[in-house]
Amino acid sequence: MAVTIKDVARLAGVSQSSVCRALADPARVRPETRERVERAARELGYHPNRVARSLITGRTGNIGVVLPDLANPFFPTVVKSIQTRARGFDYAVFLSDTDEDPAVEVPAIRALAKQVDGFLLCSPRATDEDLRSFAGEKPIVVLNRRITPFPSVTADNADGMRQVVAHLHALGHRDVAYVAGPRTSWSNRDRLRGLRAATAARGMTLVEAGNVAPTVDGGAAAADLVLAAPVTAVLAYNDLVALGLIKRFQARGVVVPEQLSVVGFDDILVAGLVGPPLTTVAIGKEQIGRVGVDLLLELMADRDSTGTARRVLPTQLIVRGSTGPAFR
Amino acid sequence: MAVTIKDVARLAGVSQSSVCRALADPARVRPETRERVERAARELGYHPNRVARSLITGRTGNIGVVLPDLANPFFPTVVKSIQTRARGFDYAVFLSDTDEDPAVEVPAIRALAKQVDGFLLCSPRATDEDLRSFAGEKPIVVLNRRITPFPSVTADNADGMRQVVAHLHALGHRDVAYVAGPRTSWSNRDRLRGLRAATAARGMTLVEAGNVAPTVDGGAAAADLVLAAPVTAVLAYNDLVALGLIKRFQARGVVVPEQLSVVGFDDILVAGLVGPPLTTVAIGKEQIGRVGVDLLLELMADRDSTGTARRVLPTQLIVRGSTGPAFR
DNA sequence: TTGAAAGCGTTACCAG
DNA sequence: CTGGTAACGCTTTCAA
Repeated sequence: MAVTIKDVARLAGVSQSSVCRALADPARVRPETRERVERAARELGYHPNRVARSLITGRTGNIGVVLPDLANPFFPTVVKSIQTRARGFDYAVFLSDTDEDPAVEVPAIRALAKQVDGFLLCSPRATDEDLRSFAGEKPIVVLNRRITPFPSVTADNADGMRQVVAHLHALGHRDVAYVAGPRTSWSNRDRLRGLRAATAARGMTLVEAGNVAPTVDGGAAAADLVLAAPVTAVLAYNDLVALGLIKRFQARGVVVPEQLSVVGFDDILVAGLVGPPLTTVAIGKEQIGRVGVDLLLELMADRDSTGTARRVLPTQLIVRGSTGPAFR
Repeated sequence: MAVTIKDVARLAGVSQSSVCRALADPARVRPETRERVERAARELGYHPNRVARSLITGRTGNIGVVLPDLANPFFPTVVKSIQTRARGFDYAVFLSDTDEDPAVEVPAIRALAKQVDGFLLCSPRATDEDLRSFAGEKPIVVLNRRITPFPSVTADNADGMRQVVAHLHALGHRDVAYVAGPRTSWSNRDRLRGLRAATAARGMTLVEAGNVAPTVDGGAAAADLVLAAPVTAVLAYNDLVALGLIKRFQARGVVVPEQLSVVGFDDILVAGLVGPPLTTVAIGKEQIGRVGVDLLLELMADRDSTGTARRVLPTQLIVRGSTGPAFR
């Protein structure tokens, strides 16, 4: 059996209360008592049961992280930074991967609700309505999506798109395509919105290709649609989709970027390693996680802070491979 | 405040006990009672508090997953399969990333110990001694490492190396190098062991290059050492190291694979996307997670099963880019 | 400064 | 089949 506070109390010859105090707030007991308790605890290898503690305090010391797909390299990076930051504040992390299924999200959150002090929802796919049903229940910070009344951490997608469009325009491109990600993705909608504005501002034409899964296969599936359109460059929802496009383009004998420029989004590790290297938009992934944790901690501290912070992190175009039609 | 079993009991006009039974084992109450309880629970939106339950049952419904580095694409894949499998059995997953620091591992496990029913340790970096200190405390299944007295799930590294060496030998290679991963990695030791045996069996020479971090940067750091050695092919501890080698080789003007063949291990997604494509050894990453969960569930069920299962999963050479010196 | 006791929400046990 | 009550391990009053 596990060693409990009672065992420590017995060995130290004091009451449970004193053990509790000695360990939680050493200043509230006599030095001598503290000494005896500490020795007994060490001897027995006592570690307080956080589960039992949470029952009385209402605090669990855990935070729940829900995300759509760990197989997308974007998310592990975010999770890692969350985990690292959380550990620094002695919080443990529950992880739930919903496999891009909006229907799984609500039950997943519900299942964790009683064991966490708050949630970090990464790119949640559920409807606004479903997500709002959790408002007021537990502190929630949303990453990569903006939805009232939750605090959010997002990337400046519009500015990223502006940078991409400026770059492509300078290279001589006038007709571009966008391969959209999941309809349920706020980032997708935000990026498309920014892209539309940016292309319109420069009088460029924009062809939109259907919604695809945010994966390499999703990108490959949309490649032929893009080739059928009169464009010289294609922007993908994210890097994985971009890589899928390139893969299929190469299979069809289209030379990238000479014949067709491809631009991704996210700047996942692989973007810099593939050949041809992928031009993309970098997001501070570690920062998203870190800021998200900080916001959540704040929210969990003052329970009734309005907590409508909307942190928008900068994006940065990373030029690697794209060339313009002028050089063809 | 959250709705408790008492609220349901009051509304349904029955005792706590009946509510508990009606929800846990509907067959043990009168259909009419069951009906009333279920309606009351639904009406109030009651969800049992798993924390409180675990206090009395001793079961938490959680499993802890500890791994060295989520930034290594190998692990997210494993975690995803663990998470998916665990969800199927209604288990939630605690995730702890130790950042390749052996010293963090023991405290990380200790911190989670009270809130989980068992552990899945992925490629643990701690010493055998430290890990054994947990024997008997909680069910533990170790992935990617073999260590008594824990059940384990590993890949057949030796056979993978055998396949690689046979392939390289057939291509005409006789002198190869190995860039070792972390000294603390069992997989690294196991792969090196297999490689030594395989090269010795064919009378090939093997040059071993220092231990590096299992990252792209680690690989890049070892590249020049490899170039200084009289070899025609180099095997890397894993794909990330292989990609780092290639990156640096290209920077030094060495053409891969014509001038130097590079082989990785793990077959992470990016291996098939880079140019030149990476020859590597595939491991059933999803299978590792799945089998690990199954083994752990078994272990958690019969508390005193010896549980010394050692599942070794097959590996498969994936030939993509490597060529032999004969074609130079 | 310390000890006794209540209570967190649930399940398990024992009468009825 | 049902209700009352103890118990899980801890923190937090409340007295002493």
